[in-house]
Amino acid sequence: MDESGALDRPDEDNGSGHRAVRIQDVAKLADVSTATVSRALASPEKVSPEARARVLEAIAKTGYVPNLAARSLRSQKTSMVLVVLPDLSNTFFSKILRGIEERLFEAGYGMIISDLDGSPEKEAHFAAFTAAGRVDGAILLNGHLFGQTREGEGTPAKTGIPLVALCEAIPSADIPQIEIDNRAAASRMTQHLASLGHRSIAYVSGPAHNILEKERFIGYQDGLKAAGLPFDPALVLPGDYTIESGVMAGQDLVGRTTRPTAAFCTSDEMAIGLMRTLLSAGLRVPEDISVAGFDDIDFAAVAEPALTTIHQPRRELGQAAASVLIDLLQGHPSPKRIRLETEIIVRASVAPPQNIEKAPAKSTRTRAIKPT
Amino acid sequence: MDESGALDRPDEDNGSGHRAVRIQDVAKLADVSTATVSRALASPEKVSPEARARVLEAIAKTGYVPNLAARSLRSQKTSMVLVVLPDLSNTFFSKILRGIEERLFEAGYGMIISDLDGSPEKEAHFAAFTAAGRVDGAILLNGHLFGQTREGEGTPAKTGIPLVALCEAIPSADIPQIEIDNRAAASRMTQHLASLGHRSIAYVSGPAHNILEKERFIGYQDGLKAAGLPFDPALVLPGDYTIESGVMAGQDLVGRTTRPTAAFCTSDEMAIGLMRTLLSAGLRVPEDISVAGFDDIDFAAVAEPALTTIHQPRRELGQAAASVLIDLLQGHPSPKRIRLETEIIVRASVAPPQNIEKAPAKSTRTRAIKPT
DNA sequence: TGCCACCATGTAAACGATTACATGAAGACT
DNA sequence: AGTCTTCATGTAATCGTTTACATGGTGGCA
Repeated sequence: MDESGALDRPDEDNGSGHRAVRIQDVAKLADVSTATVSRALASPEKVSPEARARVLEAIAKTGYVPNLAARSLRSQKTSMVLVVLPDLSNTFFSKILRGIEERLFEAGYGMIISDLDGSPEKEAHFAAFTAAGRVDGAILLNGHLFGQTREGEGTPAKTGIPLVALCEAIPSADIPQIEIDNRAAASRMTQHLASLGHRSIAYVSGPAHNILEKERFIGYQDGLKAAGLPFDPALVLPGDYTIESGVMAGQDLVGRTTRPTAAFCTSDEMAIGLMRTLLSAGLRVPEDISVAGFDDIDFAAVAEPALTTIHQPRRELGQAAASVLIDLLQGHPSPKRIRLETEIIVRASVAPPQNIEKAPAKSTRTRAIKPT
Repeated sequence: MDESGALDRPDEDNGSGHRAVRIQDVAKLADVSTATVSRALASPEKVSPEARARVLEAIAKTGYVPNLAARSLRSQKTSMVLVVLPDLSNTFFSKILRGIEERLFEAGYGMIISDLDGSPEKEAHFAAFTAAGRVDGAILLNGHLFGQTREGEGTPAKTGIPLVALCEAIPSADIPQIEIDNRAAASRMTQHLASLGHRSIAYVSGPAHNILEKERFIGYQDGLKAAGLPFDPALVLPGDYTIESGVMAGQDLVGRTTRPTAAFCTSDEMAIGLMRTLLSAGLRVPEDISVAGFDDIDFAAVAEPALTTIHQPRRELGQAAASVLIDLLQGHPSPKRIRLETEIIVRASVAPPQNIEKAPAKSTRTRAIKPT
C-alpha cells in the first residue's frame, strides 16, 4: 500500500532509495525551472543572486550531482581526456602520468588511461574510443605507433579532437609537442664522458624505430664529433629501454676482449641492468667501465654505484602536456612546442678512465704517429 | 547555394565533415529501423540474418561507432570502471594497474584512474564521480582512506555501485577483497631469516595506520614467536614504503653500536634504500647485515646485491580484481575473497650471519645460564 | 508618458541511443 | 480453415541535461 504513488512523489525525502537526484528535483525544491538550475551552475552571472542562493541550498540539501552522461550527450563534451601510452608498468611513464593527472584534476577533467601494449588491435580500439565521443582530447605518449604506422580510419587525428604529443614527437603531425631536447641531451652526456678522458664510449640504444631513440642516437654522434672522436658501429649495442636488454648489453661487453671505457645507456633501466651484469662478472664500475643512464628515475640515486644520468622533469612534462591540452580544449591559444630542460646528474658511476688505453686502432686513419 | 538542404541529406556521403555517424544514418542505409540496428549489435539472435548482414555492412561502410554518452544515459551503464589508488607513480601499483587494464579491456570496459595523493579533497571528488554515474564500478587500492576515515556522504559505498578492494583489505566493508596473505608472508620471511641463524632481525615498517602494514607487522611477530625469538621494539624502524624512508632506516642502523644481523623491509624500495646506505657506510651486505624486501619489483633482481624478497603476483592481483568486478557488474556470482600466493625469492642479499653474536642481552629474561 | 532595451526566467526542443509495446506475417495446431 | 503462437520489425517514449527562443517585468531615455 505504501508503495503506490511513490514514484511521482520525489518531494523532499529522497531518504531510502539510492535513486539519483535529478536536476528537476533541485528545481522543484528551489522553486525555479531546470534551466535556472543549470544556469546557476554553468554561468552564475546569468542568474539573480536570490535564485542562485536558493538553488545552491537545494543542491546542498539534496546532494545533487549532475549526470554526466546526459550533460555529455547534450553538450557534446565529456570532461574526459584519454592518455595513450605504450607501457603502464614502466616507471618512467608513471611519474609523467601523475603530472598529467594533477593538472587535469585541477581543471575538472577525468583521465582515461589506455595501455597500448604494442598491440595494433588495442590501438584501433582506442582510436574508436575517441571517435565514440568518449573523450574531449587525448595525450599521446607513443608517437611512433599512433597515426603513424597505421593510417587507417579512426585514428584520433581523423576525429578532430585536440591532441598533444608527449615526449615522443610525431614529426609529421602538426599537433603540439611537449618534449625534451633528446638530441642535445645525448650529445651533452657523450661530451661529458669524453671530457673525462673516455675515448671509447659505447652506446646502448632504444628500439630502432623509436623516435626518441633516433634523436638520442644522433645526439650521441653529435657528441662524438664535438669531442673529436670517431663513430664506431661496433660500440652501438641494441636495447629496448628494459632492464633485461641492459643485462644483455652487459653480457656482450663482458664477453669482449677490448672493451670501451664507458657506456652510455639511453635509459636508467638499461644502465642498472648493465651495471649489474658488469659487477657480477667481476668488473668494477666506474674503475673498469663508467656507466651513464638517461631519465633519472628514483632508483638511479640508490643504484650501486649511484648512477650518473640525465634528469628529465617527468612530472613537469606531464603537467605541461595537460596544460596545453586544456588550453586547446578551452579554445585558448597554446604553444605549438614546449621543450623542457634536462640536466646531467653527476653521481658515482662515471669517472675518468683508470688507465688510458692506446688510441683506438681500427677507425679513421688519423695520422697516428707512434710515440716511441 | 550548395549549402541549402545540406543538413538533412546525410545520404551516403559523409565524406567531408567530421560530423559523427548516428545510428539513424546506419538505419537508413541498411533500410531498417534504428531499433533493428541497436538489436543487431546488442542481441544479434533477435534479428534476422539478412537484416543483420545489411546492418553490419552499413556500419562498416559508414564507420559507425555508438555514442557512449547516449547509450550510457539511456541504459544507465557507462562501461567505465574507476580505479582509485594512493600513488600513481609508485612502481608497485603500476604493474597492478596493467593487470587491471588488461582484463577490463577484454571485457570492453574503460579505466578511469584517480591518484588520490593523500588528499581528502580529491577523495571527495572521486566519490562524487561515482555518484555522478560516471562509472559502473570501482576498484579501490586504498582501503584505509576511502570510506573509512571519512564517513561522509558520497563515499562510493553509498552510491551502491559494485566495489572491489585490492591489496589493502577494508575489514569492515563487505565488499570483495583481492589480496595476498600479508601476515603469513611476513611470518614466513621472518622465519626464513631466523632459520639461517639470525637472532636479531630488524623490521622496517610501512605507515603505521596502513592496513597492509598492520598485517605484516603481526606476521613479523608471528615469525619471531615461531622461531622462538623475542620481540624487541628497538628493532622496529619506522618507514613509509619509499626509498627515502629506507635510507633513513639505514642511517639509523649505521649509527647503532649493536646492530641486528638482518633487516626485513616491508617494501623493496625501502630495502634498496637501506642497502644503499649501509654500503655507503662501509658495511657489507649480506656479510655484515642481511636485507630482505617485500614485493619483488623489477629492480629487486638487479639491485647490488640482488635482493631476497617476497614475490607478489601483481599483474595477477590486478587481473583478479578486475575479473571479480566484472562478474559483479554482470550479475554473475563472484568470490568474496581471493588470496593469491606469494613466494620467497632467494637472492644474494640474505645469508647466514657471519659471526654468531652472543645471545641478545636486553630482552625477555630467559634463564640465561652463562656458559663458562 | 511612451517606447525600447535589457534582464531574469520559463518552456520546450534537442542530444543519440535503448527498449517496451504494437503490428503484421507466417507457421502450428485442432 | 480458423485461431493462436512466434518471430521479426517498426514506432515512439525515455534517459537527464543544456540552451535557443519566448515572455513578462523593470528601468532609462526622449
